[in-house]
Amino acid sequence: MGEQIPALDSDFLKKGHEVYLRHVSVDGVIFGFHENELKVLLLKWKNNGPWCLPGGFVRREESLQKAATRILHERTGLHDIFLQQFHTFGEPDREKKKTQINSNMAGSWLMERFVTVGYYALVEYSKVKPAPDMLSDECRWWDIQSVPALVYDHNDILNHALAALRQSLNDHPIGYSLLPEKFTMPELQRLYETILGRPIDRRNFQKKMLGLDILVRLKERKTGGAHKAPYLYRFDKRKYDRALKEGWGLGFV
Amino acid sequence: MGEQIPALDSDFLKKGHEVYLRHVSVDGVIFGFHENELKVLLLKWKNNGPWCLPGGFVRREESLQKAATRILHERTGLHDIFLQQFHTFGEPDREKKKTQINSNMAGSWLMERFVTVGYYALVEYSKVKPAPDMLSDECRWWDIQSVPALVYDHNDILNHALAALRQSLNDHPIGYSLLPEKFTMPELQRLYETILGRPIDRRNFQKKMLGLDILVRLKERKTGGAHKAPYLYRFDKRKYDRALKEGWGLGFV
DNA sequence: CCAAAAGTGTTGCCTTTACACCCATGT
DNA sequence: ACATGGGTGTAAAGGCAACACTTTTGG
Repeated sequence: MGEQIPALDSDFLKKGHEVYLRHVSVDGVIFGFHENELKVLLLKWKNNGPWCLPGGFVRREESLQKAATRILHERTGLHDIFLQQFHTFGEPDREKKKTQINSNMAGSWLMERFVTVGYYALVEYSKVKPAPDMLSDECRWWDIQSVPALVYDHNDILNHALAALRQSLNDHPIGYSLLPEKFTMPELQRLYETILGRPIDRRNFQKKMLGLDILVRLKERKTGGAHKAPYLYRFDKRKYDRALKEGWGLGFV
Repeated sequence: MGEQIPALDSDFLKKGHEVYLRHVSVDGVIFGFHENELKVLLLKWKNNGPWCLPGGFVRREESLQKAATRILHERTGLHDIFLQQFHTFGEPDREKKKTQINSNMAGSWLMERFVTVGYYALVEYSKVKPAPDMLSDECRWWDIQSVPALVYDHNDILNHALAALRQSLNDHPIGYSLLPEKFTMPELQRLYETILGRPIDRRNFQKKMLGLDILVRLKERKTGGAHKAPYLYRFDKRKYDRALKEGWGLGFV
């Protein structure tokens, strides 16, 4: 399935800079939504190292966007990921505690300073197959509320991504990327409430969402749950794309 | 006054990468406001080359923000510039028409691919002393409406900056950086109209601005002009800073 | 039959928009 | 005096927030 993940071998350490740009990296904040909680995908470095954001380097003939897409594909197995660049982090001491995993790394391009371009991604939780990279031996979802201390400035990057996500709630109907094809109105509402971190009135929310005229109510209802069965909805791709161009004023925030 | 501008000499071409990060540059879109027109500061490359945005490189121990500040200081003479990072441009072919100014450049780090971090700045037009850099022999303001074709993707960068500026009109009262200390309400309105590219109702604008409670009306009036003399205003720094923290809802756009 | 969740509609407030009148100044 | 631009207030409209009642379902 596409790319081969390079191994952290001597060749990569000594000649990586012939393949990748020096001093430039890409980090991704991958958001998912599951069981009414906003999740983020993290990696754990080998040898019981710290947790970190998935990231990687930019090939010499590759765009930043392509690099981010490639890296996130490698971690999630997904194509067609909704990606948004949000900030570039370039403090000279952002990696001050940079550690050598092995002796080969001394003097390597990898030990030099990196400026990292942050992208956030919105993915459908259930479709992701988390996969560690060459530097890590674990890859899994974390609840946004209980993210551990991350390496370098990665907590900072995560917080910036979250702020950018909140900001973009006004311009983009986030649900399209984060929810499964069919979903209920309460599920969509939980998503918004989770991202915004505050409750929203049930009835006003429904009115506003339906008012956008991008949702289709299906005949079916969600079965199995207790209490009254909610309707299922899906996005109307035609109307959704049209509205994307014209912008929409969903004045949350 | 501070930095010495390096000359485009053999030493810079051959050893610049020991001082600066490879593949990373910073470009600035410097906005000013004069005679009811939004202006942008551009440089013209030597030997009758194309116009471009002011930019430069990042020292190995310098943050992106510091680099942008340094570069913009060199072009404008200003300290304490309001700077905002807005996007990072990393298409591999963004500099496809890269030209060698002289034969020393062959194989130089300068001829390699650069990812550039875009910052926009808001400055007070009258305080700027435009100064060319080592690659250019002219530096002057251009009306935003009549910007010429720029080198590489610099028109693209400028357009992104303008979009980011419009966006931030809602969160930040731009006037503080772009206008002189004392200004009239019509002047402030022209600024908003120019950035938004559309007219605003005179009375509603005044109501909204005064409603923010960050302006102080002075006893003086603007003299010299024809017709009724408008009041002069200045920002109330105390209230301005307080409002900055809390955010304000000036629902333009 | 009761608790808990979902579906729907109405009201009032507040923000935004539209618009009219008077005042000051240079020609 | 008149044309042009500046200062102020008011009324209508539209969007948003607050809120109550009914329906469905499992226990």
